[in-house]
Amino acid sequence: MDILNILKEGVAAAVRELYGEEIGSDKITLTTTRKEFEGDYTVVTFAFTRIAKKKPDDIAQEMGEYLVANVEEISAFNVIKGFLNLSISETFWKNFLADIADDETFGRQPANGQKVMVEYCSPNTNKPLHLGHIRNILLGWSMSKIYDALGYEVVKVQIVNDRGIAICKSMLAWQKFGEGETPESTGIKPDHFVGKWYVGFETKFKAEYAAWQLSKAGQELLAEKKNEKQSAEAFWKKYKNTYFNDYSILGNEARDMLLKWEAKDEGVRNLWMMMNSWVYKGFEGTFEALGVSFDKLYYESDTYLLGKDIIEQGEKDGIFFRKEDGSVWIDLEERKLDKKLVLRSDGTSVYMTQDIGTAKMRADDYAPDKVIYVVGNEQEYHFKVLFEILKDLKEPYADGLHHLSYGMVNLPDGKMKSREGTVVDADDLIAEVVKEALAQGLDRGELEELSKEEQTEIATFTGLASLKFFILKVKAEKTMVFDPKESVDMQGQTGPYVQYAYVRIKSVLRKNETAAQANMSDYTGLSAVEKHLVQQVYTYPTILESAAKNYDPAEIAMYCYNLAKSFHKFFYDHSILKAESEAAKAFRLQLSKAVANTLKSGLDMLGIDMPERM
RNA sequence: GGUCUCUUAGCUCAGCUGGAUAGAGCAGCUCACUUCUAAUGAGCAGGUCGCAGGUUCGAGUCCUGCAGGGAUCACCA
Repeated sequence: MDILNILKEGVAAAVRELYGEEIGSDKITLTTTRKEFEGDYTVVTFAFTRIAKKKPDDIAQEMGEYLVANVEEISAFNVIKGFLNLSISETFWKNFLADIADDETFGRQPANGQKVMVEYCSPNTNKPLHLGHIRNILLGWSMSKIYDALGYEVVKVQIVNDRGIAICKSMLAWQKFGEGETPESTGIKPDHFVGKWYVGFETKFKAEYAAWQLSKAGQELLAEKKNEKQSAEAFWKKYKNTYFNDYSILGNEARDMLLKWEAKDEGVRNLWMMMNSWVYKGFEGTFEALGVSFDKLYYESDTYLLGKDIIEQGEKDGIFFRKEDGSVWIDLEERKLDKKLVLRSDGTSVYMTQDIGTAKMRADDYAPDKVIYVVGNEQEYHFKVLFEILKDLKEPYADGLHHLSYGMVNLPDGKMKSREGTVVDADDLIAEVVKEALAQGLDRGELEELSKEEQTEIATFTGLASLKFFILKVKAEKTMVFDPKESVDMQGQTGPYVQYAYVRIKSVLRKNETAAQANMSDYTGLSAVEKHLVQQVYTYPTILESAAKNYDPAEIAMYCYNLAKSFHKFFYDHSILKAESEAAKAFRLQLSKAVANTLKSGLDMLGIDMPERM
């Protein structure tokens, strides 16, 4: 049984025996003991003063005596200012260590028959992935790993936004100005190639718009529509969309292309398929570099018309209402979510319609018990509404839906803006961290005897570790600041710091020549660092569960960092191979193995690989 | 304006169901490599936890109000 439960039961029994009252375990406050005090776990006794009608110190004293006498795992106690600090017996820790030291699956749970679907990444196909996608991808991948470790069957999906005006812009610009060049002919990574033409469209459009502003029609419109407080510049900025829709020649051509696409015009469809295939090829490269994959891709071009039948049925059931103009709405004002459109007056779908349809489609395809949507927090309102609608529709899967909402990634000097060219490109960033890792690795001299390939492999491990850890250590919901300089750091609270602990252990194990282990149970008098280290390893399964429950990989990242930190301290303070006794050596070797397994597993939950040396 | 969210050291972040003197890393200043990998360890310095009330034996944590930042409130996706 779990030590925390043993302790809680012991405390409950103590209260029953000493004060004659039954208490629930929720009334017991149990924490790990602060490191400046003696002990492993601490019971806060203030809560019992009413029951016992005694002072906290006296309660703690009585309770400590009772617990040492009656609970086998508790070896000693001390009382400080009403806090009862309990020491767990060395035997308990050593037994635990003996059980798990060689178990590489420690922390994982057997299959539980439940299925969870994780939707993440979900890019647009008109330009390459950027830093924001990286945060999304890392979170999604990590959640998949965590749920997999807890025994769930995991289905990783993404919805590819492969249609719409944006991709038409890239298509049009390439068609008009591309002169037949291709990713192959230019040597540009294919998704970047398509992105280049998207930017190309915007540039041409901007020029057209600027010229139009100076034209007679433009000046007349300005004089007519601009209000007095507004500057001309501000007016034109705001007017851009209207111009695009009502006046722009390029805009008209792009919209025309979209209409042709919807009418399944063969020429447009072929062009569309070609450009999208380029983008997918490019994305594939980025996914591979990040070490992530998907089980199933849903394409918006297949799903964008879904959901209408559900809306119609819902209207009959009185969940939605129709306005005079024919548009269909849901009223969520009582739930503080306002009224929301679900079908346009011309009978076509909106985003919400499509998401309702897609949710049902995926439920039909996979019947997941749980669905995690990894999507930025700017869509919180959308998902709240979506989930409410699905509940109202009494969809059986509606209760298992969760929006893993994450905050924006900002740069030290502000937001990323594509217009200002401050968007951090995913591929550039990955290349940069690996390059930096290689430079730092070579600088240390540890890799000199290795081949070029091995050096690159290690630099890939450490560089990506640095980047991934930097992003995942921040709680998902928080807006974070991404400093490119810090993201390649390899000292302190970083991925490589954790990897380094593992590498040190591996190095020791390589040098250990004695195959047969002395009996570590003969080792007594564990140091505080040693005990703390076992205790931390012991917590790992709990951390995994908590991270899953809270949808928060950062808990695992911080855990790994703290475990590595304790190990580094232990490593500095104690000699493993030249320990005082064979028993001590055996214990420390087992402890090191347990730490190595746990760190490897923990980083694996974050999608970070472990090098054997670095 | 409505709704949601955030505000902790110079910077980036932890702080679980309320518990002991609020913790890490980076940056700054010291110190420790003839030792199992110094991508490490030890130390110094750095805080009125945005502000004001309230609940409690006890509040960074819960409640209310205020200030400041962000998001969202499209017949866009």
